[in-house]
Amino acid sequence: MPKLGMEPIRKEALVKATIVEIGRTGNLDVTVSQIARRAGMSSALAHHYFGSKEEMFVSAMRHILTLYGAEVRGALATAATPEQRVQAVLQASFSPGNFRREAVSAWLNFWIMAQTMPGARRLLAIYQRRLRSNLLAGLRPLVGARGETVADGLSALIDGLYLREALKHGPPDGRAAVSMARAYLESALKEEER
Amino acid sequence: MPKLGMEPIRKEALVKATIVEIGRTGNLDVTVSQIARRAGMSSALAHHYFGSKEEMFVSAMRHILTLYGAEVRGALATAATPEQRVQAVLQASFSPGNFRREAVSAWLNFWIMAQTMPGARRLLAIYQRRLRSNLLAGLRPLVGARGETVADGLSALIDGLYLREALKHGPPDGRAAVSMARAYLESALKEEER
DNA sequence: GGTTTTGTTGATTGACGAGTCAATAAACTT
DNA sequence: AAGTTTATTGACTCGTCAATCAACAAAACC
Repeated sequence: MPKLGMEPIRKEALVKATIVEIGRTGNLDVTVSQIARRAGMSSALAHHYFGSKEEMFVSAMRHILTLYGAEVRGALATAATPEQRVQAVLQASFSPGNFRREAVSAWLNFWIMAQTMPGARRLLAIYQRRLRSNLLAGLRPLVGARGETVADGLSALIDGLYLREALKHGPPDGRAAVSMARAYLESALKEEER
Repeated sequence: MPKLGMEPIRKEALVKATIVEIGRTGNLDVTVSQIARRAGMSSALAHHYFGSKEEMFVSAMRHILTLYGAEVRGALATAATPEQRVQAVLQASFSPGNFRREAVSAWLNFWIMAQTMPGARRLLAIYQRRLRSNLLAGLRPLVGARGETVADGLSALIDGLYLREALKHGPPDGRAAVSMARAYLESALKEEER
């Protein structure tokens, strides 16, 4: 009894299943059959909706980035001052959801994919541009033209802190990462006043 | 005509071949046969010297870390002041060799491995401790007890800057990474004088 | 009512791969 | 010279997997 309009439903299920499976194994050694089984369908159907496994991976990462983007926008919505804008980006970046096993594995493997898969590389560039511009919107009122440099440094620090917290033994501490990044920011701000 | 004492020679060849192959594919989808062929021997021999492919991967990463460690020590040898010690670590971390494709792939996949492979996780912990203590040795004379925090931040910034430069489109710019990290350091130092 | 579109899968293809093993051969030991 | 250790590989086992295809079913279209 084939119901029509299944495509978006199936695709979403596959994307979520892909993320779960990558989180389970920690790497991209995930078979289409595993993904399809977890999504409740045959592997042939998975191949029907996504042309290849690679497309599943890229779509999975796009989904992660969509969630992250929504989180950032949500946090930005309540930000009134430039400082609060930057703070909002930091909090969204180090939210508990981003430290779930699935999210961590997705990010680490995303970097691997970005080396060789054009689709993943494009996605990464988009993420980096958005992060930079979100930071810049808050930073420019605070440090003017130096905002560019500070945004680059803060971007890198965010990635580095994330990596460390994610790979640390024991539960990651997003709050510690936020305050570390804030310390960087405040140093940069004081720098402003000569 | 089996010459004796081949073990270290074969192992070294396999380790180097592993690194090259990981750099070539960008990921861990590398077969033992590919590695063995590049190292000029049969896959059976590779299995003979390393029990499993996983051990080859971990040994390959150990080799990368050994090279990096030597580079750091070499740079530290000529450092006379605390500032120079920190600067030495930065320069070694962002040296051109660390941005070769093989090194980049090795690092990215190392992080993947660290999630699930105990051997890799141990290695990563060793690297992080060494980096921290090398930084701390230079930082403590400069900022005293605050050195711990600065070292943690600088460590994360180093990883983050490395990641960005490595995944950037176009040739990585180690010098830019060094000066970005230096800026962080100098901000932190000025912080000291209230 | 027949045709097209959409959903779905079992079966198959055509490969590849990690790890084992038996066998060969040279060197070293006693 | 007989026995042991080290080096080496071809062949094999047992398993996997991405992608395709033919075929079936139901809804929509005309």
